[in-house]
Amino acid sequence: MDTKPSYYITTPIYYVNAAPHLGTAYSTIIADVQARFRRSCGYSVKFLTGMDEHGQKVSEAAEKHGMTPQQWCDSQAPLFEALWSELEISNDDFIRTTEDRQHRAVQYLWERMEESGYIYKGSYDGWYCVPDETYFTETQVEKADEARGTKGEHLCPDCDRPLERIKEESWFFKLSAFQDKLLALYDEHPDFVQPDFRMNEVRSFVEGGLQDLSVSRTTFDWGISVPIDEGHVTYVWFDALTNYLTAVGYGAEGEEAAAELAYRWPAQTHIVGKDIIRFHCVIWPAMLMALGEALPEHVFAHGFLTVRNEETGKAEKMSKSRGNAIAPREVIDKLGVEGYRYYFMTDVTPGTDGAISFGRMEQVYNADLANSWGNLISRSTNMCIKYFDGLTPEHTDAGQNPLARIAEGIFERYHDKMAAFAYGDAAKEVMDLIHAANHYIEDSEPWTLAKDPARAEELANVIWNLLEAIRISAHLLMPLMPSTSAEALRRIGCASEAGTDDLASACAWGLLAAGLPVEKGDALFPRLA
RNA sequence: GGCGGUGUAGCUCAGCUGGUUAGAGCACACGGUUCAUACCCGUGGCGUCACUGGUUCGAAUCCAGUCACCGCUACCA
Repeated sequence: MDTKPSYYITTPIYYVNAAPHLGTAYSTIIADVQARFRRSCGYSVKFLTGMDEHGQKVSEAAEKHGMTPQQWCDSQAPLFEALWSELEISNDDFIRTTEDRQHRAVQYLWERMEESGYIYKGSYDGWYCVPDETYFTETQVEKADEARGTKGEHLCPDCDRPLERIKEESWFFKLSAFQDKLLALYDEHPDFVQPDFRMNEVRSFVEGGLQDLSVSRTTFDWGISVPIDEGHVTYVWFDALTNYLTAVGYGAEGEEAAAELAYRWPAQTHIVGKDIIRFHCVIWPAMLMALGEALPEHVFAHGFLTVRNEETGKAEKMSKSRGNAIAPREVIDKLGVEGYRYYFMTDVTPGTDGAISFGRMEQVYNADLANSWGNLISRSTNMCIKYFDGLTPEHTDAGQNPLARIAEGIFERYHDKMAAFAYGDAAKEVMDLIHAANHYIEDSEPWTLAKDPARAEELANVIWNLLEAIRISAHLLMPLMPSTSAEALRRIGCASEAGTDDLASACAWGLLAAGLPVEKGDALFPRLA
């Protein structure tokens, strides 16, 4: 097995019925940047994403399209995989809950749960929303009807559709037994939930008391059958959340699977949206406690993307009905994939809702990528070609220059911010170096030095320092913008450095060799009009 | 209703335990420069630091209240 430390990171599994949108892409890119960053820091990374494909709504959608549920899922999954591939998502695995490995793992989990004594058979009596697959209590329904002015009609509090009165036999998970243990977990691991302000919400929810959880259904059959009770199908909790274990060998036979599970579990980070915090910070750890499995180290919850109305200046929720929804395609068309990644990862404050707009995207792209980073590469490579026949010059100033001083310790500063998911702050460290390099050109006036043969050595130092600053910047920007960063390295003759697993060393000032071929190439980030 | 949070330049935000003329980036205006993707560099304006009152020699920074917005949660008559 790998001798490197493991870093296991996951995204939520996305629901097959909803097309991939800006929000799912946002979650996935956050995870991808962290995965790439960790690989470059010497971790053996397992980066998992996938699809949630069970449930009644899926079978209904399938029927509507004249397909079997499996055919429907098979037709949708490629949409996600294609977008992830286009967005340069470097996932190591793509799990689908309809796969055999998931069936095995979930059934294995049921058996372990039965042994644990934390499940029991009971019955659920209440109002049921078929499309939402959700039960509501009598008071919830009455309340909602009253508020809506539909008294006596019994409509779903969430979706307003008619409810059915159902008494159903169901298996329950004794979530209520874990209140104290969960609170202890939060006390001992205050960074279990990130950002920290989300911890308060989770804690207060748990302090308010926990209800046992219905974990099986008999009202539909598109799901994983419950091995200890034929006729029951696994409901979402025991199915979807389990995927994180499945993908690292849980429930699989053989030594290899056991070794992988031991190596990979527990996960370091689950990336989730703020809407599913509770599932990951309450239900999931409780399930793992019941099973006697280790708990994930961190759950990082991001906010939702909202749209800045450029007329009113107000942030609005994205919705199809409002007509303000932005599709990933539109952003790719405008900024390109790398601009897309850079914008969302650096301009949206992590954890909170972030208002986006095309106007803002254009500003960030032009300021940071076209004018600063792209133009620095352009002018530096151009001068190297002009003054040194396109070969990296020798340098003799041994780090006695402003760029070397800023580069001092840059990796450490950047590392801490990246590890904390503060990608914008990390990028700012790099932008500081880039801005300094642009300043440095003004201050040292290479075009003047070039006119005086006696100052050739000085000129060589200037150009070398610029190329070295570019080399280091490219390394640090790699997790955010993998392909343009690799291209930047290639243009300064350092193509072989891309994909390092020792970023700290690669970012040390002074490594750029002399005599490497330098190329100018087309604008890496063409300015947007 | 309860708990928590936020409110600082046009925009995104820094300003820890109170102390010189309130900061950064972007945007904007003007000037300079040319190696460069009409880019870069320099300069500048702009803010009643949500409102009111209080503590203090001194508050954006502490206290009380008010207003607005947000999150979680609960739900009576």
